[in-house]
Amino acid sequence: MNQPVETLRDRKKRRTRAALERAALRLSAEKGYDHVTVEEIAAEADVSVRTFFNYFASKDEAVIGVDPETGPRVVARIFAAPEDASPFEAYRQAVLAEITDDLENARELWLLRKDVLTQRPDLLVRMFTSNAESEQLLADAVARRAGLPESHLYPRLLVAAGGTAFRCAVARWAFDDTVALGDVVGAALDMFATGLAHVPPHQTEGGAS
Amino acid sequence: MNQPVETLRDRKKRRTRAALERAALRLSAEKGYDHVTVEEIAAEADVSVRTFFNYFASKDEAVIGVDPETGPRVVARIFAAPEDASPFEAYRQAVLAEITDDLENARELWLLRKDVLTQRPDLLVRMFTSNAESEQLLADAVARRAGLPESHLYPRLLVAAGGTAFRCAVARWAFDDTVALGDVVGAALDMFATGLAHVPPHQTEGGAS
DNA sequence: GGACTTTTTTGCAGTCTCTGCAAGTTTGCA
DNA sequence: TGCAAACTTGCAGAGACTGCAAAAAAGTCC
Repeated sequence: MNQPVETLRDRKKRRTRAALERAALRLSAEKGYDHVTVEEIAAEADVSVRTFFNYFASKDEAVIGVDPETGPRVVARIFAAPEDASPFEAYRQAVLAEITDDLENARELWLLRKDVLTQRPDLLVRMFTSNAESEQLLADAVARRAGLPESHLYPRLLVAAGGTAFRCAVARWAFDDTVALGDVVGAALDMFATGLAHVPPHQTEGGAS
Repeated sequence: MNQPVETLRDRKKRRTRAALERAALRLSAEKGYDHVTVEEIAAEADVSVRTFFNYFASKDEAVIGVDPETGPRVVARIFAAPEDASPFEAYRQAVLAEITDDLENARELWLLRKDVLTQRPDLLVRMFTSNAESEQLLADAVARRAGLPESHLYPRLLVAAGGTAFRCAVARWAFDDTVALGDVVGAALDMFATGLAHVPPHQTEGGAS
C-alpha cells in the first residue's frame, strides 16, 4: 500500500528532532541540566521554542530521547523472534537488539546522556518506562506471544522488569563504562530470568571494586 | 539521648503535610489531576502556596504521598528481619509490612490515589521509585545483609524489582480491587523470586477475565 | 510573664515550562 | 501553477516553582 518512502518532510523532521536532542544533551552535559533553558536548546537547534514543544512534550523528553517509533519497532522485534523462543527469550532478544542498534547509531549521544543521567537519576527512571502507552504496547505483545489474557500480571511484570534491568544497567554503566551496556542489560535480565530468591554467586561482571 | 517526644511543632507539621496530601488527592480525584492547581490545594489545606512547596517539592509529590520517613523506616524493617532470612526474604517482608501498615492507616487516601494514578499512570512510575535517594538507602541495606559490595548489581536490581512489583500491583489493583493490594504485591514478588524465564502456570490470582 | 532563639509561615517578585490559537511558510501533489 | 496538507512561529497567558526577607509561632530560660 504505502511504501515507506522517506519524503523530504520526513527527513527534515527527523533532522530537527535529532538536532534538538543533541542540543539538549550537549548543553545539559556542559552546563548542567537545570541550568539549561528550553530557549537555549531551541536556539542551538535553530528553531523556535514553540517548535521544540512540537517535538517534545517536555524538556525531560528531549534528553531522554523519546522517540515515537521505538515502541512499535520493539513490538515488531518481539514478533520477529523465532517461533520456538519463549516469551521471555523473544522479549530479551528484542530489547537487546534495540539497545545494541541504538548504541551503534548514536554512541556520542549516549556518552552525553550518561553524564546527564548521572546528574539527575530521576530522569533515568522515566527512560525506558517513559510512557505508559508504549509499555502497554509491549505488554500486549508479550501477552499475545504467551497466550495470556491482557489482565494477567506476567506480561506487565516482564516488560516492567525489562525497563528496570535497563535502568539499573545504565546506572552501573554510567559508573564504569569499561563494560558494554548491552552486556550489563543482558546480565540483569539473566538475574530476572533465574530469579532473585538467592544472591547470585560472586561472578561479578567486571568484578569492579 | 533524644527521646522521640512529639512536640507541638512536630504534630502541626505532620497535620499540615497530611492535610495537603489529602487535599491534593481529594481535589484530583474530583476534578482531574490536571485541572487542580497548587493554589486550590493550598487553599483547601488552609495554608499558603509557598507553604505547600515547603512540604512538597512538586505537585506530583503531594499526590504520590512522598514521606521522608518512609525510606529509613523500611531500612529499619530490613534489618529487623530474622537473622536466618535471606536478603530477598528480608526485603520482601519489609516491603509487605510497609504496604500493609500504610494501607491500614490511610485506606481512604489510597482509594483516592487509585483514581488519580489511573488518570496519570506516569505518576505511578515515580511512586515507589520516587527518589533515587531512598532507593540508594534500601539498596545499601540489602547489600549489607547480602554481604555484597555496593557496586554489585543484585541489591539495586532487587530494590528496583520491588518498586516494579509494587507498581504493577497497584496498576492491577486499580483495575480490580477485590483482591488485597498486599497480596498482589506478594504475588509479583514471588514471580521475581522464582524467575521470569518461564510463563507461570495459569494460577491467576483471582482468575479475572 | 518577659526576653531571646529557633522554626515555620507567608507574601512577593521573578523565572521557566508548557499550551492554545491564528497567521505565516514550506512541502506534496495534481 | 495552484491548492491542500503539514510545519513553524510568535504571542499571550496559565501555572509550577525558587529565593528572599519579614511576620508569626513555638520552644527555652530566667
